[in-house]
Amino acid sequence: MDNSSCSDQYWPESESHTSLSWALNFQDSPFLLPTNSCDVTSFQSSYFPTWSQQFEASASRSHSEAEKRRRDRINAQLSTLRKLIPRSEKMDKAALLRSVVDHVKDLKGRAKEISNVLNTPSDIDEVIIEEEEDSSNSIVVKVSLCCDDRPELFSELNRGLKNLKLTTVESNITSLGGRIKCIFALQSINNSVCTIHSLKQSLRVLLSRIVTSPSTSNFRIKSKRQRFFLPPT
Amino acid sequence: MDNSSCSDQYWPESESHTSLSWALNFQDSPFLLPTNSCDVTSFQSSYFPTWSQQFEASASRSHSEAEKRRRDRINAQLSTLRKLIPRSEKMDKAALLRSVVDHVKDLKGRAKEISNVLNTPSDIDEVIIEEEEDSSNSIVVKVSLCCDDRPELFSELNRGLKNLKLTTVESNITSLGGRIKCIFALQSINNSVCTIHSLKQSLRVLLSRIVTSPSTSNFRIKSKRQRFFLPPT
DNA sequence: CAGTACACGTGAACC
DNA sequence: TGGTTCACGTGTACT
Repeated sequence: MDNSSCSDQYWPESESHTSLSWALNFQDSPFLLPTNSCDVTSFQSSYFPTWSQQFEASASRSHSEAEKRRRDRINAQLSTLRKLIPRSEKMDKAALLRSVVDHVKDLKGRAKEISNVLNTPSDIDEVIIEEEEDSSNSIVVKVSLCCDDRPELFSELNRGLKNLKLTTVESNITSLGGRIKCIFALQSINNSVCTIHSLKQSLRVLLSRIVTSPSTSNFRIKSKRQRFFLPPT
Repeated sequence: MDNSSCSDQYWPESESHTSLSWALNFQDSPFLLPTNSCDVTSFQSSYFPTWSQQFEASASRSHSEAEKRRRDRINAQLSTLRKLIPRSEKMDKAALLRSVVDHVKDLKGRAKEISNVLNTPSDIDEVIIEEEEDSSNSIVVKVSLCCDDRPELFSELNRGLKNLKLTTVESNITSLGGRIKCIFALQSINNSVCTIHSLKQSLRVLLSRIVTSPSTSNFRIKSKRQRFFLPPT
């Protein structure tokens, strides 16, 4: 379902677990242990070669190694979090995570504060064709769209609006975090051929295509950041 | 140094570790174990009462209990993080933390994008008295201050400016996340008594006092969110 | 019965 | 010397 959970870029070599360290570790084990002390370096090869071979192939070894990899994966993320959170160098794991929680809450709150005031793009693709006004015999349509940002978006938009014989009399464009929100007031150049209804329909087709079409450039690939704004669940 | 790291509000009762569960756990231990099976519920009291009492008072018990508390503290923070990050219900710990890293990076990036465009308040207290312009015989001073937001700030500011015989001809105020940034253009009402130099000095005293003085209301106590914007290290 | 993920108790290190 | 944190290998459950 979500195999990205295993694709962490950080994979440290677990070079610390030599056969020696394993042998040392198993000295604590209550079984198979000779009571007389012996040279640890030659312990495995000279005293218990068969046991060593058995252990090399045992499930216990792979189990503990897998567990070490798991721990390393978690700790790697924790240390990158530590770099992101200021003044967290000396915190223990619980305090660090608590600080991360505070940070995320704070940042989310700020983003919400801003989006309450500004026309910040949300994570939901959106096309709104809101109202039409008559100003001195010409048709004016107010339009709002929100989608992923991409370099060729405006050329597509301009080409489409040109085809519909529309000119923009007012625009408010906000691009943020790879998302873009555009609000336009569009005026029909010659209000001869098309009715308001057909104009709005054509506009809806155009804008829906622009909003849903993927980028033809490699722009989106470069921006792999996860979106923050989400539909209220 | 940082005893807040131990003051997590989440303290689950470790009710799972009864004496029974401990006895059960020690059945796996290779020592002290009778080969014949016995009633587990009466195992502790009838067979090994002295060992049980020893164990109750041993350092090993408090050690493992402390370790359990530590694990619980970490896992509590992880589960609150899970609530903050969407679509993270089925992720394992490493994937969750990776998602948190992405989120924090994304949110920080957004905040930076916004602060590049807007006059967002930073985390550094700041008083700037920038330049003075002459417009038709009166003195105009441009002023910028950034500090913690609090309800009584503007009344203090207005009172101080009134005392200096200054009126605001232009203002740009941005409040975000408990911080506030104000940019004023101030005009001297009667440019008779004071020179530009003494006016600027009086202004600096006034604004520095306002920036550094703590809130007299309980406003700051309620807003305990950690600041996000920080001085570049 | 592979592989994976989590909780557990323990040894070691640091105050 | 207890208290606390971390890494470790293991038991266990799920797939």
